[in-house]
Amino acid sequence: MVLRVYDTKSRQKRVFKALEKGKVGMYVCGITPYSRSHLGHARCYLSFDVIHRWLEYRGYEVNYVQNFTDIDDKIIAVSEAENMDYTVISQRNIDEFFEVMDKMNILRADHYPRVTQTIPEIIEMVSELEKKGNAYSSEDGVYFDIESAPEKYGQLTGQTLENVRAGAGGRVLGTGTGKKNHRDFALWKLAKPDEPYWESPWGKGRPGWHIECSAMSLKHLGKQFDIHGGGHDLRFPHHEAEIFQSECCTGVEPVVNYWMHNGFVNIDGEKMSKSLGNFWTVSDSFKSYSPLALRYALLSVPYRSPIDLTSEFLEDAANHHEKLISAYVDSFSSDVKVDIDLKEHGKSFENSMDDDFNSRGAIIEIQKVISSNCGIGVEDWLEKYAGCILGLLPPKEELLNMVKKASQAREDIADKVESLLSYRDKARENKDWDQADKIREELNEMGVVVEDGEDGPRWKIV
RNA sequence: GCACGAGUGGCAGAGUAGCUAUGCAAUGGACUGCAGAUCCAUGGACCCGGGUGCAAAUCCCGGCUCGUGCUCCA
Repeated sequence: MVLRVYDTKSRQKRVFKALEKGKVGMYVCGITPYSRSHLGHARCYLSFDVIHRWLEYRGYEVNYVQNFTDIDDKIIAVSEAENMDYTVISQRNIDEFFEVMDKMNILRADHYPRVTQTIPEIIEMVSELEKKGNAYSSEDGVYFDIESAPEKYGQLTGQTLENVRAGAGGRVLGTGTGKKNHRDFALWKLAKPDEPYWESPWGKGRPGWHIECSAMSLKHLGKQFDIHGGGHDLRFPHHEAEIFQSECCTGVEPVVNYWMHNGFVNIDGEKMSKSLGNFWTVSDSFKSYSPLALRYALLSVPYRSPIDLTSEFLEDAANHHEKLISAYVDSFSSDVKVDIDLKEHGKSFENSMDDDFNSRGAIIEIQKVISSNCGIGVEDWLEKYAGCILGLLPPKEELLNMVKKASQAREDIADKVESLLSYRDKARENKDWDQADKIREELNEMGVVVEDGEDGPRWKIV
């Protein structure tokens, strides 16, 4: 089966074909580090992490670029509110971003360019656009002139020039006073007093919101590249703006071969938002769920569909993840022949992933494999599919350590447990069920679970 | 209002006309004193209304609902 990828622009799954054989250039819009990372960020970078891993599994050499928009209005607002330099704010949130994403086993991209380190390239790009007649400067900045390339409008969202109403909802008023047309967007914003700034041909200022991604993708991936990703909300205006900027600047089109957008995160059926009070940062979520259980939950739904996180859904995922781990541990010491066809399940897993990276279908195959007898071959199978590709397994050494600690803990209380169990056995022989259950309850309180089997009771520590 | 997407069993999710999708959960049974684990089995769906067809979740028309975007947003 061949890899098929859903492309937002053509609105269909297309067979994936790299521009350069065996190589993939992938750019994913990164965060604006003005606050801590939330579950929406986690889903986005997790989705592209799995896409990244799958492309590599399929033999592509992936050049993965993810930016930080480390200067922007909101960062400035936070820095003013906290009376700290904006660089402190953005660095703090970038550090936090890496911390939580690392915990979720999200592999690092190859490059993490920052706006503040790409200013010369941005200025160059804006100048070029101005030179080509796609941009004009006005009293408060430089703007992209939509009228200079109207045919490019609406490529990702189907919006027409007429339909984008001026000041929708009355919220645009008061910004961008120098625009000729309300659809134009800022390439360079002149600094107000006390705002951070860089020198430019148009005066002291900073880049507009969209231009940084065009400049950084051009710098790292060239005039044309394979995949551009981001959250669903970025299609318009952000990604459409990028198409204008990049294609008008370089004259090469299309700038991007496959536009990929991940779906949103809802909480209990509602959009996650600060105003609804159901806003979860990633680190908040870690208080209730382990990073890998959260990863399991988020991968349980294909990346394009919206995901509704309810406590039932998350609990399920946490249980499944726990089962996965214990099946993996069980497989370490197994010497019996496995009772399922691992090859078949591997094939189904791969078919799912080839179908627009359907991690849901892939997880179903994992569930099938872990409900087998976990015989010979399962360990390798899980390491490959659940571990390397979906990133759901902790390192083996860590688990072995845990097993070792657990067996140590078991030894420490073994005598006591065994003697209690022998009392229980006697009680059971006498059919004194009350007494037997009482002892079992006592063991439970010690954290020991007793399970009666054909060859007597077995116990384990939970 | 306009644009884009979506509506399948408790949840997730395949499926572009005929054949049990599947996974988890649920229910029943077996095994257990009970519980757990395990095994076996089972039920249950295609937003609504029309139309075309021998046959429609699947095609056509109309409607409804939801999400997202049009404004900073992953």
